[in-house]
Amino acid sequence: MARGTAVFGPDNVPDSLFFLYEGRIVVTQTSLSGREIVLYRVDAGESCVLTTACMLAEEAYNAEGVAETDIIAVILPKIAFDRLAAEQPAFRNFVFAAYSRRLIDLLRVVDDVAFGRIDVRLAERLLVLADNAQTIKTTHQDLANELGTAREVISRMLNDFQKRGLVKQSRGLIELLDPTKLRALAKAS
Amino acid sequence: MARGTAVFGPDNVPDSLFFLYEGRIVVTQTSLSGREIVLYRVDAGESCVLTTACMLAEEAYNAEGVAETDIIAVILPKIAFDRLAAEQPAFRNFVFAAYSRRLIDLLRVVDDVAFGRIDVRLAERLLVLADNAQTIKTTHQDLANELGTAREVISRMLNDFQKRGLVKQSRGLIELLDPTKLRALAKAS
DNA sequence: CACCTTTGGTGACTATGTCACTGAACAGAC
DNA sequence: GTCTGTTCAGTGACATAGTCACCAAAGGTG
Repeated sequence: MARGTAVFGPDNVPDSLFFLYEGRIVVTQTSLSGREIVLYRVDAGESCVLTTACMLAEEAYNAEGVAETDIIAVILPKIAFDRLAAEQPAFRNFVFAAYSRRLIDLLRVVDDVAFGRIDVRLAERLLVLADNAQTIKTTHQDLANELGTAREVISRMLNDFQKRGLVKQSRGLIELLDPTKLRALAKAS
Repeated sequence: MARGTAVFGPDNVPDSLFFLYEGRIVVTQTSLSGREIVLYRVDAGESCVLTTACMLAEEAYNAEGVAETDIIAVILPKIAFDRLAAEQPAFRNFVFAAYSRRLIDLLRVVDDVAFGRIDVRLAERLLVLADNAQTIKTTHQDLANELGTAREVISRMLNDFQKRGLVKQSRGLIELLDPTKLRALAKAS
């Protein structure tokens, strides 16, 4: 699938297990008012169990998975899933581990959103997104969607960071001037 | 186990599956600053997979399960768990469904915390806790812990509700005067 | 009754989110 | 090139929520 494809969503409920062979999927949740938050990312070699969860629970949920890069994935029909789960201990462990991992991811999100400060969370994300590079190509809106907040909040926070000499902004681009201080801020989580 | 027992927690990591036969367990997460939020409840007939998740993921997490009533539970050692998962399709489905359910529960918590309003969430909880009765025996602090907010916030909100004729308060007790209006408020989620 | 603990109330302040704008930067049409 | 529409970012005013530092009232216990 090409980058940007909606892999699954409220209107697109699959009855199969999604095993990601190559690329990355980002799973987000959107509020009625349109605000968005990133729940977690699925990397190559992992499985996206939320589709399975939905399949089993048959409850409405408003999470959506979008291909963040071009992806190659194996779709495992429910029947094959059942047979593998029955016959292959390694497969079972893999699926249980996938579930566990997502649960832990969500615990982290709950903790961040319920108890975390925006400046700390923003600093964390900037460092992760930079991935040791010096600049990040992103918009304020995208960062807001990452953290589940509003664009205005990100704008103000980044201006604050800029005044403090932590970053330098241009349109669609953020330059990390002082990763050390950013790390110190992020660590205070 | 007696009511109030810590079933599992950061310092008490079990290597077994917890199957609840009778009673109820409440699973909460606590922030560094001491604020608390209820993640979900495990009812009789359900399994608490978070222990399993922890067991498999071997990551630190700060969730804690506490017996909300006296409970009777079956503890299934990992070996028995593996054998059942291998041999019993019904057991496998049960475990997968348990995981799915918790994932969905957590999606709801994320949505509430990230995008929901406190008055709406409080109204919802009051109605749930009342369970069609007219009075609730609880403290402001307990309600704050349910919703992951601060006691002061609950105090003010309940005063507001009282002024609007929705509830009547006395120490440790809340009387629902107008469940209909409360439902209308809650529905606006 | 005196004393302590639990529970709830409140003002002042900070942090975050919302609304309603504005302008600047870029892209394509002409 | 200039025009024009779109995307991106900045900002003031205000609303909501959380924090801090208290105080006061209710209830339990000796």
